[in-house]
Amino acid sequence: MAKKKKTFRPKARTPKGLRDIGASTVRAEQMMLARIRDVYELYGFEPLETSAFEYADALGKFLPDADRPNEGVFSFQDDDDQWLSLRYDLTAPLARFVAENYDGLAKPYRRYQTGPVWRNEKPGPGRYRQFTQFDADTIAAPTVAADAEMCMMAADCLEALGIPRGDYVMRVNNRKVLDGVLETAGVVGEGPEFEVQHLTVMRAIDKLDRLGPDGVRRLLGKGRKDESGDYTEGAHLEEAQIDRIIAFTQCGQTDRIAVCDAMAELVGESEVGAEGVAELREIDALITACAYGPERIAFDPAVVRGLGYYTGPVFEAELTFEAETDEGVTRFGSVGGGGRYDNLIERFKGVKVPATGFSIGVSRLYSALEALGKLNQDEVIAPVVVLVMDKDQLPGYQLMVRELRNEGIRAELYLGGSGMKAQVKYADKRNSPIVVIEGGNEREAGEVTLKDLILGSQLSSQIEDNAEWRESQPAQLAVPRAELIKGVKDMLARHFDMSHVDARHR
RNA sequence: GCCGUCUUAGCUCAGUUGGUUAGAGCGCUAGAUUGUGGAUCUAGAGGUCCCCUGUUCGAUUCAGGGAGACGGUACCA
Repeated sequence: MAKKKKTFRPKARTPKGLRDIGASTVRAEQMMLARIRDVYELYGFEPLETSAFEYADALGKFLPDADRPNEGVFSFQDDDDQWLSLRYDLTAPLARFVAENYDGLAKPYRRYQTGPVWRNEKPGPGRYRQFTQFDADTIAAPTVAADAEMCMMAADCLEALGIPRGDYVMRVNNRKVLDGVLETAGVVGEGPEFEVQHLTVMRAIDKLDRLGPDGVRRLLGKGRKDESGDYTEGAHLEEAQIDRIIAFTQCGQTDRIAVCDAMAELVGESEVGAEGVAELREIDALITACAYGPERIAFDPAVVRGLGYYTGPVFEAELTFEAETDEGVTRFGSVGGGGRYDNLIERFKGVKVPATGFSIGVSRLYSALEALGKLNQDEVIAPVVVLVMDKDQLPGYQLMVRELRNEGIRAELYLGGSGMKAQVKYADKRNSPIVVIEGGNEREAGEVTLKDLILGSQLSSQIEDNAEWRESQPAQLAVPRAELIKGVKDMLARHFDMSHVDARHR
């Protein structure tokens, strides 16, 4: 077949795992970020912004993943051959910043930061290769008071966003307790082999909610084969060890003190274990004093968190309600998490700098709020559109736009090249409340015509005959040119509460 | 990473047992109406039939490889 000669055209498409975000979502998301920021500010945190990419060695790798050591991060080489990487979270850049500016910072240093991060992974539903996090961290704070505060602040954030008490819970655990249990269970050792086993155990526990105790049991033992035939290598523990770990993960309950008691029992003689339990008791005392009950902050031994660098308390913000989405009923699960990382800055400084932090997964939380109906998306009134009836009258039209803008009314001149019908259609599509019409007839009479598109749209459901509909010119009003502003304001006031527009200009 | 399904217009999808010019609905642009949103009628734009290689006189169709999308699983600092 003879093909037509074609000029090459690139395919317009978004890269895998990336997406565009439309106007109403951007607005709603920014409102959400503002509310979170207000809570962080209230707690005394200061804003910080760092760049999107860093020297690769400064970001470091905190995940000893034997299989794929270099995956997950987007990297490229500078013209001096040094490797740069896009940040994959906001904590690693913070560690670099603190190390670089250590002496000048008031310590404890408390900062918050939001922005996109990038991970080079297979995208999935609700999982992208670029996503936004909103972090707060306290650096050089050795006591668990800092951790307790993180948990309370996270709870406050969720409530500030309109999530009712009872629909979320902060689940808290301590890595030290976990280590203690492993110690008494006899899962001990040193070197990379032990690291891998340790990691496997953590990952297994992390899957408890999805696979249940039996699945976790298999992962702790020989291994597990899933329905698609994929086999996951296990940790090869003995039955008695597995029993002890499973018992530990199951000892969660409502009363925080009772959880601590159960943990103390399972930790036995282990020193780190005892230390971990003591820390949890201290956290309990702090949050109890502030009246955060277990329905808001609970102790749960099944919380593990991805591991990388955590050394003490770890926490996870979980949404517990179910919601109808396109895919049916879903639980949103974890929308954020964090914990204590005492040796992250040590990489740079050579001295231990204790720190703790919390990170909110913005997109995930956003979809949850959307499902809850907590986002009022269309608060912004679309612009008034001034139509171009006669091209030689542009300065006059532009002046009308200027006058409207001076009054704080969103307005724009029609900047396209099409006829009147297309212009009204455009305004309609933009959700514009009003179009301003000044053709020859109006000009002669010293008037402008205002067309109320919202009212017109309501009337249009009763249209029978097109010609008649046009002649009747529904929802239109001619006002003297000098009263353009007043006319527009009155018309807007039919549909909107205009107090905030006026207030801005007083 | 592994397993499975899929990929034709902006969207949802037909279709070609391998054959000239690949279709529909919706959407889009414009006209009917100097100058009015819906409906109607008319016209128009828009396609490397995912990419590469092979088989063939001829491939959107068949074969091999690749990419991408979706679902499951693994990973998730």
